[in-house]
Amino acid sequence: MITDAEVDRLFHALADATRRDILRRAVQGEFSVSRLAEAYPMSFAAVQKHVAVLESVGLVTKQRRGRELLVTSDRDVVDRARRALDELAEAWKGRVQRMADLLDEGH
Amino acid sequence: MITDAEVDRLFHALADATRRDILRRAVQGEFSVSRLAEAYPMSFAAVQKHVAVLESVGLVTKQRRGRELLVTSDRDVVDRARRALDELAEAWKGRVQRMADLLDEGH
DNA sequence: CTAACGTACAACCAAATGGTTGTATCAATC
DNA sequence: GATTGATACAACCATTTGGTTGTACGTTAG
Repeated sequence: MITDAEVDRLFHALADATRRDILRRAVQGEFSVSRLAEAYPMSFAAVQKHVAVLESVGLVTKQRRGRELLVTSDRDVVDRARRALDELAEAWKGRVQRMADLLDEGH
Repeated sequence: MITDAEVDRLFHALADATRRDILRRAVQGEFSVSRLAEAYPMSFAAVQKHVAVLESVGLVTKQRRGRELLVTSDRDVVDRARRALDELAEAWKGRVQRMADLLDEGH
């Protein structure tokens, strides 16, 4: 069973655009942390922390190759997750629309 | 189009067990904020803030009835979202399992 | 009209978040 | 074995978060 605290941490991990982008890249291939760090306008340590958050909830794993640590993610699993999230986004968009409609009715 | 910032806020809204519980109740029926507040071991103002977070991302709306404000949510939309999230949870659980396996292999 | 209920909102606080820089470690290369 | 590249980790800082209490505002019931 997944505990509430775990769901908290999962959603929290996904509630950051940089982390979602790292996850996207990790699904498409294997990148060292320093390679990933080049892609974002922040320090290496900051990216390292983001990777750690993703790793702590199991969305990403690290594997040693030479002196690099490759960040990777299971394509099947995350693809399913991505599709689920797309659905969520769609549902949410609909909700916002209904809200806007309600606000208009007020006038 | 949904912006990154909006997705950030959506996930953040869902990354709290109390807020998810409020959302669940709001899907099942209409509850005034004070009625909701009775259900949690925290102050009325704290629950008020949680509702405000859900409202700000459109997961919940408020409607006046008498002197109460009823918190409600669109059942269809949130049902779809819930199903999407269940899928995500399943996918995530699988991911964690694979991680555990990898850790075991290490020994 | 006034008392009581439901809500809003501000001020405040402790803890967590997201970022920084600096130092240490560890593996490969020369 | 010394140097270099990749990573880890700690200390620090500003901001946000989740909680508190207190006060003010609407709305309804007597």
